[in-house]
Amino acid sequence: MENSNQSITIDDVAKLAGVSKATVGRVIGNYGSVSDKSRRKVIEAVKELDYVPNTIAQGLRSHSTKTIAVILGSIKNGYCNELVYAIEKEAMKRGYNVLICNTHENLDKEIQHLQNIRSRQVDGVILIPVYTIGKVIPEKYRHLYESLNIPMVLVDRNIMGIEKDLVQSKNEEASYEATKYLISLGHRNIGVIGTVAYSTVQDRIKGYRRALQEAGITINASLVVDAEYSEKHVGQKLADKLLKEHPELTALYVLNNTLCGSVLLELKKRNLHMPDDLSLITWDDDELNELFDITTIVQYVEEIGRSAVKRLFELMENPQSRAEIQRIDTEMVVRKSCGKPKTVRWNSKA
Amino acid sequence: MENSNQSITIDDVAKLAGVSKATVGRVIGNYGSVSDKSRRKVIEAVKELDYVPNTIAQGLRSHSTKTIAVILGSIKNGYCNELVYAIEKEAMKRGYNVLICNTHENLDKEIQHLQNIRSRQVDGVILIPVYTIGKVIPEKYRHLYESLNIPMVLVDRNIMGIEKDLVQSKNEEASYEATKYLISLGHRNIGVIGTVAYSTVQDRIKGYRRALQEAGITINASLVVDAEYSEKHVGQKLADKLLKEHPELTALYVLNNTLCGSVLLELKKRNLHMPDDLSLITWDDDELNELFDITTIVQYVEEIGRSAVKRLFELMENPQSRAEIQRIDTEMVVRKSCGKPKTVRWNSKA
DNA sequence: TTATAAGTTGAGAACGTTCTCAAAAAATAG
DNA sequence: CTATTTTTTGAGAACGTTCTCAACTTATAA
Repeated sequence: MENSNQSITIDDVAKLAGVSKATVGRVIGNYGSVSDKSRRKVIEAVKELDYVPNTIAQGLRSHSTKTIAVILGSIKNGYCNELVYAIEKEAMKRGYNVLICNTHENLDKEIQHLQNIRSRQVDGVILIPVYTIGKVIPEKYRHLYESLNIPMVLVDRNIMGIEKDLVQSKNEEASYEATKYLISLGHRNIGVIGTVAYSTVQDRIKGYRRALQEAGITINASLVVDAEYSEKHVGQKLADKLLKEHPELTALYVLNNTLCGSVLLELKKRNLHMPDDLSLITWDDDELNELFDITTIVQYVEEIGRSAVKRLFELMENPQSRAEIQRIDTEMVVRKSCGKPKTVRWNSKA
Repeated sequence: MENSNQSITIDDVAKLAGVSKATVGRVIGNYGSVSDKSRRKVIEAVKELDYVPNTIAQGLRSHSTKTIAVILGSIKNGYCNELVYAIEKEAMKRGYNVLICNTHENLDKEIQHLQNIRSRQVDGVILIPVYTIGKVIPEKYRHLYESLNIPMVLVDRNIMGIEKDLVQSKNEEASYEATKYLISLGHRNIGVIGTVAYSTVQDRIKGYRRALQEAGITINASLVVDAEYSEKHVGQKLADKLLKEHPELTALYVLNNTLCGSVLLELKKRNLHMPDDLSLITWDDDELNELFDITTIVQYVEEIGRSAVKRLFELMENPQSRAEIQRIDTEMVVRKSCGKPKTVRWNSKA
């Protein structure tokens, strides 16, 4: 451990050990056969010089950078950072590092990141695509997704019309169960707030509809309102709108976790209490939900992350493997935000 | 845009364009002089083949990987992910990518990451060190920090006894002001909860003490309790302890944001309301604080991130530059969690 | 002893860039 | 026209690895 100068190369080690760099390579790469004497000398020299192999050079030669990239909307999002946490942990275990790329939910940024990742020779990508249901994929982008010769696993959201591996929660099923739970408590008029453009939210709405249908409740499309992703305080605004226009509502079902706090703000303003005045269910668990005793559908984000990495490594081993979709269980944590619907119109001012 | 095969090299482009790879290099690297004719042919060929330069090869040759690493406790932490968000944004602007490394607040992991980063030839590091005040740095680690020939900027926490650049909030000052605010409302007995081991928290305690001293209030050391980082629900436990042992308390000052939710749980349990029963101030803004109307010292995390990146790039340009400390302003957002102290002993059961 | 097999070793090519250097081509001056 | 300067160009070395291949050493068999 003489010196940590980063420009110590395999040649320096070879020289000090009195062997060829091929032999040094064999020792540090642990392949081929090396005599005990040589091995000892090499190990000695490595320690003496504090040699660390240059990953860049290794990458150039071996076509593997030991790096995976995670492309997502924003690391500030709770779901995303839990996911990245899990991914990094899992990747580290396998000796891989994680590059982080925020798209800011902007398609051009996503494309830009993908291009960049290609030139960086990243070994694999985990992507939460910005792609929204309504939009048709521009032809030039479709080409990019399909021609990109990098193993790729989508998480959470799907890109319509493109065959890629995907790991996500059982959105439809969980939503179906949650709605059924509300119905079983006696609710007939359940307002829904969510960012409709995402495939995930679409699935959740499907489950909601299925439960209503099964219970013979007429579906009122105006009870489902769309929250523009980027809008500030959109949850509060939409809660207000729903409660104003639909005094018959007895329950609120919030499909994105990011919206929930903002919705609570509106309930607070109207002095509505759960579960007496209104029942509430939301997605994803966080401290806020715990503090407010909100019944929540929790996603096993850690497991999603782990599965995505696992699948990605399979893909890296066998790039020809057929795309498959993995749906991870969810769990409904029942707290105290749901009760029987109020029979009296509480929302008399509307 | 014929083919996105990733193994298209500069030689392929040169061949198609009918020039040497040196000329191609000149065109894409935008240096030297190239005739208009050659330039046109090269650009044509690049487009035709959908050529992207191999960053790995560039890195090997030019000794710059266009990558910076961020090493921190956990990306799940609110402060950390805001910081990473800002860093990534700023780095992207300059054509750099960000590698993310969680230490799980474990020193060995931190060391491991630093080693790894060295072998990866990362251009610079932003580090929130796990180092805690009390511990003496083991000699072998000290050596590593000092000999690591990579530009490095510390954020938030300092490593005692090691001279490195540092960007952090004005912790002492902000804490002084916040305490003064509580005192001005009439509080004399202010309980403090924080993870004492971090230099950041130490500074905040210093500010708290200074304000008390200045107001001529005797400092009672037992009012400051230490929250072990890793312990679950430690905030609640300590709030309970403080309130039980010190019925004279009229205000609580929470030094880590991560503890606040847990503390609120205890207040809820005891049915204590802010500001009537108890005043509360905490650090860092999030939705929870907004919802509970908690007066908060907010850090300009985005600015901290930006400053850190800026400084890192200065260091990358001029590695000999002397280490300096940058302290970023904070802002106290006054909400409704603080009021005049209750004169009657509310905590009668203790 | 020699023939053969097994184990060990080093020279050097390859990965895909950047960049130096000297030569060739073009432009300008006389 | 030639001489000189300026612009443009390509050959090839270098970056630090991995890995092939042939040669060498040692062990085993006959």
